[in-house]
Amino acid sequence: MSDDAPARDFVRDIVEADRASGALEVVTRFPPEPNGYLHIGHVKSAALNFGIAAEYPEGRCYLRFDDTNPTRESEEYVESMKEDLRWLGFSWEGRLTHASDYFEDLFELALRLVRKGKAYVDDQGPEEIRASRGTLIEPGRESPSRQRATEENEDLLLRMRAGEFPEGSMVLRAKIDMASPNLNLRDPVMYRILHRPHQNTGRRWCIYPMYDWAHGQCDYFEGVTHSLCTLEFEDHRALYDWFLAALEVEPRPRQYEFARLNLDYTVLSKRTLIRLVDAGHVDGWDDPRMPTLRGMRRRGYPPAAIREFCRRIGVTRKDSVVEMGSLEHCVRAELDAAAPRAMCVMDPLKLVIVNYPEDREETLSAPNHPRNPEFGRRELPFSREIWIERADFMAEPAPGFFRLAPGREVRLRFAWLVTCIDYLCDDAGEVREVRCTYDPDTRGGSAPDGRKVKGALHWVCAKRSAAAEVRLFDRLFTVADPAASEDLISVLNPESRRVVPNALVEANLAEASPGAFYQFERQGYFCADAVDSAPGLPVFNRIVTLRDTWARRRQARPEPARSRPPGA
RNA sequence: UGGGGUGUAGCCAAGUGGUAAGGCACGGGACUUUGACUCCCGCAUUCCCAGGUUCGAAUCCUGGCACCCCAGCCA
Repeated sequence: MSDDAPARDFVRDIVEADRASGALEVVTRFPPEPNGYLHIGHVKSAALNFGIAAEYPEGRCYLRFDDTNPTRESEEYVESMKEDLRWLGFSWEGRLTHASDYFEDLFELALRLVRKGKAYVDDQGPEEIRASRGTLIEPGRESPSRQRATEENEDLLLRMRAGEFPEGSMVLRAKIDMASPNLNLRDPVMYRILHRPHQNTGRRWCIYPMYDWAHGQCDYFEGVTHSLCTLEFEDHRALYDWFLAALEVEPRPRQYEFARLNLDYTVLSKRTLIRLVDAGHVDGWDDPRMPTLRGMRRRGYPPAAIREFCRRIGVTRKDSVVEMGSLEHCVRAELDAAAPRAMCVMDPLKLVIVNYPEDREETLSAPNHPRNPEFGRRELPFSREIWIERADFMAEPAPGFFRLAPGREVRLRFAWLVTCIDYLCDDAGEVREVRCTYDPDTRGGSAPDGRKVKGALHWVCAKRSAAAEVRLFDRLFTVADPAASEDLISVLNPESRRVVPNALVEANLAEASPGAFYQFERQGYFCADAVDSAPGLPVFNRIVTLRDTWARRRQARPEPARSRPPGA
């Protein structure tokens, strides 16, 4: 699929314009904070940053871990992020950095600001600083420390670094404007004291730079030309520029903001995702229902589909919520081309072919892909008794139902045409068995007389099939905007995972290797779970359903014989 | 109520003074050994609203309205 049309958006237009006016380099960076797992929202940013760099021969994109807060970050997250990004197909070659790689340079720059009288050590406590910051509509008050002599500021800063002071006792602040309507400019904190080990620098530091102080300067160190971030940093741009100007460094990187990704029926805030994991509402960060890369990978989403999705949604400055259906479309498109076909019966109903000899067994041949012969063919065992999907038979067919029913002829895919002559029920009235005759002239599934049958059923041989567990995933929440809900938990979809413990698959699928994916005909795309699937005992995750106009039609009607959860 | 942003179809999104691209979704049809895929057709007389400028406005001007972000020693 990966479409021909190159992405175009306002950021790329800016880059183009800069090139047109003589800029030689295009340097970007993807700067995640290693304090959690990457989710699809991050991919939008990664795709933008890595994508733009890849569009120019001399373009570069750094993978830079924004690790300025040792209280929240860990090596584990660094590793998981690298792995997830590699899986997605992004590469950074030698350009893997950390904000912490620049701590020493950053400190030099801070000293420079202090000497210029543009930064000072404030010994007010956190509460005092907060109280004197003012509000949205009232200016702040200047700290008494603001008048401190340059030499004393320098001395204090050195001693902060040396570890002479306890956490919270003082900070380094930029001297800007306590009355600015932009709160970010009211003497923002540059360094705080944290006697904590850092995932990258160990115990070398006990003062750590704040994001605003570190980020722009790191961009400068790396020669970043276009520093792309999300909309909530818009107000920070003035500060970003102020630091660079105060430092008088050149050339200066420029910050541009774009809207972050939102997806309906899920949440993309790290805080909320953590809550779901910690409270056990999902099995972990790699739960197939999670919008994390690990979740999507385990679910079976192809990385190319995720990239294509990011290309399609575009990049703008408008807050937006993209429909899950858009992502699913990309997943289906990718899988339709890439997935070999197979048959799986989830809710088995026995079908007996009365005119087929009891002791006969034979093998039928089926293509593994309807359009692509390169997928080869496979053999399907067949015998007098087979399993079909319970939903494919109706004793009293509803209007529009063209599958099996008394007197109806349908095709058993790649096998024969069969006609229902009878069915048996148990005491509860539940259909237990369907009896058919088959037409021996229709081997392979087509009639020599050219007669058409509308229905085609998937099936497995009763004698030779394999058991499998199938997990049917659906959207995590029942409402489009769960984050807006007063009680997130109450709005979780209780049917976001339904387990079918005793599904039946073609015998050859018993050994499906973890991660292998298939289209189960007429049902959806599935992949052998990488964790729970074992040889001889496969577990299949439903990646996404097939489009199903029949189900949609039934759902639209008031007579919901088998009701499905929203979005099923 | 200070500052910064954003309003084009159900959801994304082009468009930058010359008469509303495209995708998803949806509806209809064709094809079909998957009710899939593919293909065709349809889907905004109107661009948040109201005035104004202009031969001509989604685009320019004025005034409103709605929504988002900002008061961490988080990023």
